Amino acid sequence: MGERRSVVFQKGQRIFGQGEPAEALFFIRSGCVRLVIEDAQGDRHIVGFLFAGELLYGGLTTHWATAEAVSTCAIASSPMDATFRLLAEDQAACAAVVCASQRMLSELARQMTRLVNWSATDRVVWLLERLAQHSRGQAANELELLMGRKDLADFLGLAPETVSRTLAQLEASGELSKLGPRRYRWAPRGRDGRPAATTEAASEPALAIAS
Amino acid sequence: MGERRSVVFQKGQRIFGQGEPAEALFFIRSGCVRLVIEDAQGDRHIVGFLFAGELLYGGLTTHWATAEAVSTCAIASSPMDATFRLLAEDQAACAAVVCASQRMLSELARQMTRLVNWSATDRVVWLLERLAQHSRGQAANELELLMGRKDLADFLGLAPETVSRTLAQLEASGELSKLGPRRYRWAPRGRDGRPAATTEAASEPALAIAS
DNA sequence: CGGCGGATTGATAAGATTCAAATGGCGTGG
DNA sequence: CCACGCCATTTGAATCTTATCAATCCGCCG
Repeated sequence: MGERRSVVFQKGQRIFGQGEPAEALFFIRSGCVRLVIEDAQGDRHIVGFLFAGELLYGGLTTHWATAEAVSTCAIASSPMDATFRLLAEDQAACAAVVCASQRMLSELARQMTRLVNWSATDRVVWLLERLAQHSRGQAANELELLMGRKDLADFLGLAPETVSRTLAQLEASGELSKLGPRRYRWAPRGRDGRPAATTEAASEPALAIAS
Repeated sequence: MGERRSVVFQKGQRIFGQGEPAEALFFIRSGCVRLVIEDAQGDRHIVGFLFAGELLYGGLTTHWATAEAVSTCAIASSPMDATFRLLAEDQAACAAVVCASQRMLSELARQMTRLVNWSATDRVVWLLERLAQHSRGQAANELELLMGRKDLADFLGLAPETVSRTLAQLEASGELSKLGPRRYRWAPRGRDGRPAATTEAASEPALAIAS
């Protein structure tokens, strides 16, 4: 998909908004983006965080979520009609997209299971595990916490205070240690059961159709 | 999609299992089916309930969930390779499937928001509202609670006792009244905010591609 | 009619939220 | 370069919700 120009978004800026018509697909060159759903009652929920190398969108006709830059990021876009042309021409690509959608669905379902059934500690550990995976390739077991406590809380379905407390607790136990302003070292202590098993097949990006 | 023979499943029977290869798409002629995810730690979560007229599957290559009959139901199936053939031939159908997948994704994301952020009462009311919609056409505001408390609980992310207590509370307030063995009357009392707004555009079946 | 499993009810306790205050980091302006 | 002020984060204490455990009730089926 020929993404041409790349646009830079500053921290906090909106890339697209829930309810707006979807006019393009986006590709994250660098930085971190959050996908936000806001319901009529005003409470915010973050569906996921997306990183460099991942495809970004929230629907093909109308955006069902808002995308905002968590950190400064460079984002390329590819107009939607080109995408539809591609899908119409290339059956293999079309099938690939369908399968990819199913994979996303499956992952989201699993994510829901965790957020609904797990304790605050387990949820936080699960998220750290996930974030640590993204930093693999740089330094093992190191992660960059680009997002604020409120973002973490809205993703995990917890109060910001609870996230803060849980992180403090993990630092106290030595599983987590602060390295720099936003950098941490994550040493997955013998946490059998809950996390660890989480890691299974989650290695692929949320949507890797961008071939 | 030519669904031919229709098979009957008894209450509790498994239609397909998580992790198994997906060999067919299913179409529910009558009854109610639950989509279940079970994770490594053994806790069960119900992703959704599906009813007559809806398409049933959990992935196109491998099932990411288990499907079980909540009540006795008749189910037709259409082999997966036929589906792929159709997708390869008919671009419009393919695009429709892609859009439908996105819609499911969007709905699941919303569902997650509610289950994660809302109180027990709000979750139960939301579910009742949803179930009541399915019974529309028969008698207004009447609903059939085919599933047991444990199923409701596993869908809502609550303990069965909590579901029971919440229902009792709704009966006490007059919003819910028992008509028969599994039949209830649901009178959506002036519940502004939380539910009601929920109903918006959720009228279409989870996957209405079956044309 | 007896028994079995799901559902209800009650009492208790764990967990998370809430409100409020203190702390800290960061950017701004002097 | 330092001081100030703002905002995010942390910490503390009280409260509320929901889970848990245990006992009883009810409906259903043999």
